[in-house]
Amino acid sequence: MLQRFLQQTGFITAAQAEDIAAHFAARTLSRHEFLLREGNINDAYLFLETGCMRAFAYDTDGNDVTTGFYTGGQVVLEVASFFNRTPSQENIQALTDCTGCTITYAQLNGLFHARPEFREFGRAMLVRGFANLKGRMLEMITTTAAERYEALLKASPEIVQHAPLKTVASYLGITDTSLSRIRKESLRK
Amino acid sequence: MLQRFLQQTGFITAAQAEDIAAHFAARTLSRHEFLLREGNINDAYLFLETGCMRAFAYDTDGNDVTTGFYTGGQVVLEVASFFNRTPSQENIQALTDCTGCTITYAQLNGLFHARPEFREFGRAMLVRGFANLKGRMLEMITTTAAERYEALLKASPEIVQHAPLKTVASYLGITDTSLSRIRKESLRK
DNA sequence: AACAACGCTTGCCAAATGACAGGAAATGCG
DNA sequence: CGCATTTCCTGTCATTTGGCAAGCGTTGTT
Repeated sequence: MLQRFLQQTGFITAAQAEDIAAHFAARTLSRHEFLLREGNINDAYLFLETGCMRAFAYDTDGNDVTTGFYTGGQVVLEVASFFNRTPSQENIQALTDCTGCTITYAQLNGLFHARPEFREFGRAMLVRGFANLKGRMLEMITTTAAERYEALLKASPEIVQHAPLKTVASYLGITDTSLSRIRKESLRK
Repeated sequence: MLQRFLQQTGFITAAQAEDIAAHFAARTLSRHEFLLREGNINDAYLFLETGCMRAFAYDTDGNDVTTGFYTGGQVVLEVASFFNRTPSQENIQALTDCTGCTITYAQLNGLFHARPEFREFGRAMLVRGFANLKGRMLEMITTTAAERYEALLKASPEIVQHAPLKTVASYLGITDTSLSRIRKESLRK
């Protein structure tokens, strides 16, 4: 699964993918387990195979705010902490039992150095993440909370299924009360 | 100014910066002039020296939505279009007369290839942009419109000064009516 | 089994925001 | 200069959302 993922951008051949994938180590997480805790440096680049996870931060009042959800086939990491080697302001936690494989910063950087095609891949992933975030921002500005909920439900039903309502609500930028009402309304149809 | 910018991450020495800067070409834009139009491929990596600019997209109802503001000392480009060589969904336009210097995708890529330290710099810029966008998203979720306005006013007063109120409002995720009222309230203090 | 913690819903009311429309001031252009 | 356009403010009213609190079922723990 990781090898197919590496090949998707077209920068990496099947043989190269196999070679690169060999540097990853299998990793499992139990439900509620943290991959990264606030204040630590994110040293694990995780390719998630099964299960789902979330990233969250605390606002100034101490409420936790979900900043991202992840499902199988995605890369899970806090970009700034990982690449700048700085303490993370975010936490990353498993919403369900998870499986995947990881590689450390040092190993990844070694591969980037040795293999230009993998470096290209890494850049493409960064650019993709950037574009996704921009899309989410535009969605946040231009659509209603109900529309955002419907979109999330359509794009990642497993998230809505496994994450507590409160968690989903903070991701959508609303309170759990509002999401509960939105859900009720969408049932009426 | 560009040279100082290149040195700020610590990856690039003064001599290297001078060398790299020599590949950029001076560029000016008149007020209202477009650097990039929707549907075109963003081929110009612009380092903005003076003036301010904005990026915007259209929502499904045809309203324009400001997705970003830029001021002197910042790099201006649409990341996904530039790096993926795909048509942009965004427009980038000068809010005031601007000066800066540009480099094309081909040239930039050539430099990335030839100079590992500049490649590192490029990655650091991407990571920084990513982190900024994440911060803005968190701000959008956790703060009120009035607080976001105050923050923008503090961080980039020249933007608020030069951009029409409607443009600033869409950036903040509210209507021009609301921003007008927020402004009125903040004057009362 | 008993209890606490969590997760979700709901009612009530207040605050924030949007939609729409009108009008004044500033700006741009022929 | 004079006209059209843009920009901004404001009033009214509807809608959305939040804050708060109560209730209740589920889950987890001892």
